[in-house]
Amino acid sequence: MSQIKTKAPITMQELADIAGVTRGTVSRALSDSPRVNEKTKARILALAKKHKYRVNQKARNFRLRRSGVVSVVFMLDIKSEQHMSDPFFLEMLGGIADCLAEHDLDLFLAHAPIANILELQESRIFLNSDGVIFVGQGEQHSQLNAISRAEKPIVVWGAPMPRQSYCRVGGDNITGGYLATNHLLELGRRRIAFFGNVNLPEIALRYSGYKKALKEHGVKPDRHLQIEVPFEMQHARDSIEELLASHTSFDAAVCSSDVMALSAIATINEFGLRVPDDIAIVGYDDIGLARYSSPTLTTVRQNIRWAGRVLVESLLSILNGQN
Amino acid sequence: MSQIKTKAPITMQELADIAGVTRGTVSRALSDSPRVNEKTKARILALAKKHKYRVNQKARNFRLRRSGVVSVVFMLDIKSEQHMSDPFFLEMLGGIADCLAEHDLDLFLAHAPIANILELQESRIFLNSDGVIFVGQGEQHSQLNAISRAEKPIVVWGAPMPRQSYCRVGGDNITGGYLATNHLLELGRRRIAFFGNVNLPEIALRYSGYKKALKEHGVKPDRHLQIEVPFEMQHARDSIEELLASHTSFDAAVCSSDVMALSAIATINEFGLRVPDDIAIVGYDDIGLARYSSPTLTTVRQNIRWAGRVLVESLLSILNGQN
DNA sequence: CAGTAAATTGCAATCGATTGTACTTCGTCA
DNA sequence: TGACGAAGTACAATCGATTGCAATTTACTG
Repeated sequence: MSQIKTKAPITMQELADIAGVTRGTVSRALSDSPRVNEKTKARILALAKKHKYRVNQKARNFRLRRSGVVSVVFMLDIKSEQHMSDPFFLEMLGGIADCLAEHDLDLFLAHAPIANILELQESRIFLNSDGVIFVGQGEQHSQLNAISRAEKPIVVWGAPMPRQSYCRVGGDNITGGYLATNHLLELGRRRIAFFGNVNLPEIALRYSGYKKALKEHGVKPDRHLQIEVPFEMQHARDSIEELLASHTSFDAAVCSSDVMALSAIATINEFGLRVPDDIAIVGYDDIGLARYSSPTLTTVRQNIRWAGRVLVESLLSILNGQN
Repeated sequence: MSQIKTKAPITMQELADIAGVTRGTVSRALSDSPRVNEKTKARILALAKKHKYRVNQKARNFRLRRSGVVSVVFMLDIKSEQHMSDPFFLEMLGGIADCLAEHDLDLFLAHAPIANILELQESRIFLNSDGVIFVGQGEQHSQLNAISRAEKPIVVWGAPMPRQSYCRVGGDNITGGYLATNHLLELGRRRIAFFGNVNLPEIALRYSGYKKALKEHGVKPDRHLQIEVPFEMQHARDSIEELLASHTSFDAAVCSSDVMALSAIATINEFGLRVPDDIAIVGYDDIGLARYSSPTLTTVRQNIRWAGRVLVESLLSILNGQN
């Protein structure tokens, strides 16, 4: 068997030997310290490139007493059948992962649904990482507050909440809900449903934007048109099918996600009604998938990948601030 | 602000001091070495529990010159619009992640589509991990062979191939395709379509199982009934819609995945035909979602989570063998 | 009871980096 | 010319564990 040689990566000591200096000097040269002569610095950098030297991050992190890992927790709402396969989460994850990689950080993903996030503090999610990103608040705002008082930095994607002591990043959900509803109102719709669980902070804000738009057009919000449609495709279809079968009359719907909107469109079509002729639908997030659907889904744009990057940058600024 | 104290985790040296022994003895006691007296061993274990000692895996891995990380690469077929959001991949990932966690290993996920896996050897996917799990072979069988000759252990989920030098784990795709087709034949169907890209090794095997079943029933396989339907839901629907519009006559279809099957059912319904009355559908994988659909999807069961565990265990046995 | 083997435990090197401190050159100025 | 400060390097401790080898204690054997 032609065993390809284990190209054992070159170590800093070896590079130092080649350059005829000590580890310390190489280390300083690579981190561009002013304490090392410009000429030797250039020489070392050239040798490093030539020998394809790459610093051993594991050893580095060990010395610096950090893990080089950032944990990500998706606050999936179990009641709403929210699942990680939702493109919203995957795009967010993609943005986070890209940005972390650029900073030479690793990503640790919580992959079990979390009933009470306080328990995380004893788990690898917290113990093994330098910081934690929560995507969504679920219904655990107060727990997030508690956790943020501990030593480990966290950032949260979600809605602003009263007495919030954690670092938050999020879109403008009120305006989002308002815009979506307004769009439908301008199409002449008046019986506009709202699909989503308003116990979730972000959804609640969109709902208030929805009500605001309705009121501005002199339409009284109808409680029966606020339906707790789950996020997951199949469950969403079931829920909407039930709604249609109940003969509740409505001519439009604001959805809490694009997957939900696509489910609505499919279900309505199957039911023999036309979209948007009979019922107009607006989604939320603008996932890539939305652009492929026919006809193209109308949706409220959130740049999710970019949001992921912002989350990472926010966390890093906290981490560096603590240094 | 009530700053909760940074409960700096106790170190092995500190535990040793408490126990009145040295680090070495503690280390041996915790790894159940026969070289330490049973009584002291018990005492140390008790103290460890009492003080909630947890070994610093980062330091441990550093000393043992390994990373404690296993990389996972999903070989998404771009032409087939295969995407990580497919429940097949997510369930597989779940199984892998669970099993790795039980072994105190971290998971590193390749999240960009990989055109040529040989390039991975220069990336963190390889450099930063103790081993790599490939889910699927794509069309890169020979590259996998090449990679397997290098030093880093890999295992691959997929089909057996000629001159295969890498460790492979996989289901029995020939039998799977055979069973699915046979089921449809026994329902009396004769014009049975096959949906999927037969350039993918696993799909090719199922296709041969499909042909075998047909021949046994005296049905001649029709090339026009082998359709390269993409994996992704929306693209699959487009593809199947096109097929239906072309008035190609068929009364059943064997699908390459459950998502594909669910897409087929939805599209057929929208087209005004009935499932299974007009066209019967069989899926593949038995993802959780399949059980929720109505009527329940007929599918070929692959225990995906379990498969993920097998992949991990296989990789670990290679890793341990190399020691 | 001396002597040796076995059972335990301590000692110290090691993994690959970072960084504070000490030391060696210089150049400069009085 | 001798002293002094700055610049540039070398030295060595350190992060938290593992493990071969040395040292000590205990147990047996003749």
